Amino acid sequence: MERTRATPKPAQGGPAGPRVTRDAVLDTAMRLVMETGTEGLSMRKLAAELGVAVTSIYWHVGNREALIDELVERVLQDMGTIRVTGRTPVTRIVSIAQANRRMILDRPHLISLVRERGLESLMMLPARRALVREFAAAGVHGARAALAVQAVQFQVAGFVMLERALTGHPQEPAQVQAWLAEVAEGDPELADNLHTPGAPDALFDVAVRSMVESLLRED
Amino acid sequence: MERTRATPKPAQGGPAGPRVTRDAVLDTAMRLVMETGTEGLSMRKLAAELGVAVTSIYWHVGNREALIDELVERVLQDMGTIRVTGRTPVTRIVSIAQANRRMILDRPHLISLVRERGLESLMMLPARRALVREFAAAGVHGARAALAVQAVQFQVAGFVMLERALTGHPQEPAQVQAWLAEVAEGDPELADNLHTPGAPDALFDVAVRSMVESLLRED
DNA sequence: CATCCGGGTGTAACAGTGTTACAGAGAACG
DNA sequence: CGTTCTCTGTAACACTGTTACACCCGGATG
Repeated sequence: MERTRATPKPAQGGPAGPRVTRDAVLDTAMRLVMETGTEGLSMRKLAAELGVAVTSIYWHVGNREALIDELVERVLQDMGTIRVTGRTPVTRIVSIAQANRRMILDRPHLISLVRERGLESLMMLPARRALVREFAAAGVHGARAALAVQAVQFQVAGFVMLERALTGHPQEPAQVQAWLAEVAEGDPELADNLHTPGAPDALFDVAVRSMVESLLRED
Repeated sequence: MERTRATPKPAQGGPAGPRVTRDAVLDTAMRLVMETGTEGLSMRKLAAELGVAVTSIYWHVGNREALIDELVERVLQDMGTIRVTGRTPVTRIVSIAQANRRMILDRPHLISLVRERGLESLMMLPARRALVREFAAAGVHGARAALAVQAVQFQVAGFVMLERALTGHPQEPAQVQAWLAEVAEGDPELADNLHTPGAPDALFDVAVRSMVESLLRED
């Protein structure tokens, strides 16, 4: 009756099990995404990989959007809870931000999925909870807490969005390369540090720490 | 001989001009993107809109990737230079960040194009130049300048990436809504300010200002 | 036993995508 | 005249998400 059932018969001794289960579909879909990105995930490839016709996929998961929603939720669950370390409010909050960033950077396919489905708020939720808790523990409530939480998360998002793009990965647009060369004439150290990767980790720490300190100071 | 010529004969009185020019293709492509987003731009729709067969489009612009690259460059040129206002280094730098953010938010189609082609470094270039200039004028050079420029731009990127997603637009995932409801029980003002839009402008100002001040302080 | 029902699968199609091999028109030029 | 070059059209390939429809087959029910 209802589509996208949860594969009711887990082959409990009975002779007639379904040829694929909903979980098998999700597992294979996840593997495809991790190997080839979101663009590499097509319903036909997925079906072929499972040795099954396309319609079976649709029967189990509904459609592509629902499939991707489910994948996002899975990734978010499997990554567990945010680890908060440190004793002072500042270090604890910074550790959340770092964990948030690392968690995303370590799962490039997650970004790919999230972007396609517009689920960024889901992706930021775990760290969001932790931040609310820590700021409350530090005595920050109400509108000021909202501002603080958002400020930190916007910073995390900026890093994960840009730190690979701006930190000179191999094939930058010609205009950018030209500008970097121009900068290098006046201030070679600046050009070098704009271009080379490796900095982001320290940069992130400095940026978030100074911001959190300033957010906690004004009371 | 070479493909993707620049439409050499602008119909200079001569009887036989091409039915479409490269510029006409780009103009129409831009209109389609602004109306329907990147996904609404297909080579066939574009050709139909111009009353021409698909192959003409390919002859003029090469392929879809090249077309989008060209569109990005066009948008970036038409938006002119960054306006820097204010007298103190802090206000001048904050004004650059604001202009950078506004410029992107005012052109949602730009983000769409950039994301599809991975040209974020091109999108951030104009503000990047301005920031380098201002920080230099404020006496910040070398590695510290690189850190400062990147910190500011990462913040801008975070805002433009998340401020619409996190600031409760209509259809948030159920999990997020549930969490907001839960927060509202303990701290309704917090939940309200996490959810409602309108805040971003002030938030952005506070966040960037405090960060820039801290970046300029340590010398 | 026969019948029906419904879970799960397959065939084949529709409409759409980017891209290209190829043929052709028509002007320009030798 | 013949060749060359620019530009366009036809038609196809391989791919995408999605669905209408028929089918098999096991379990429940008559």
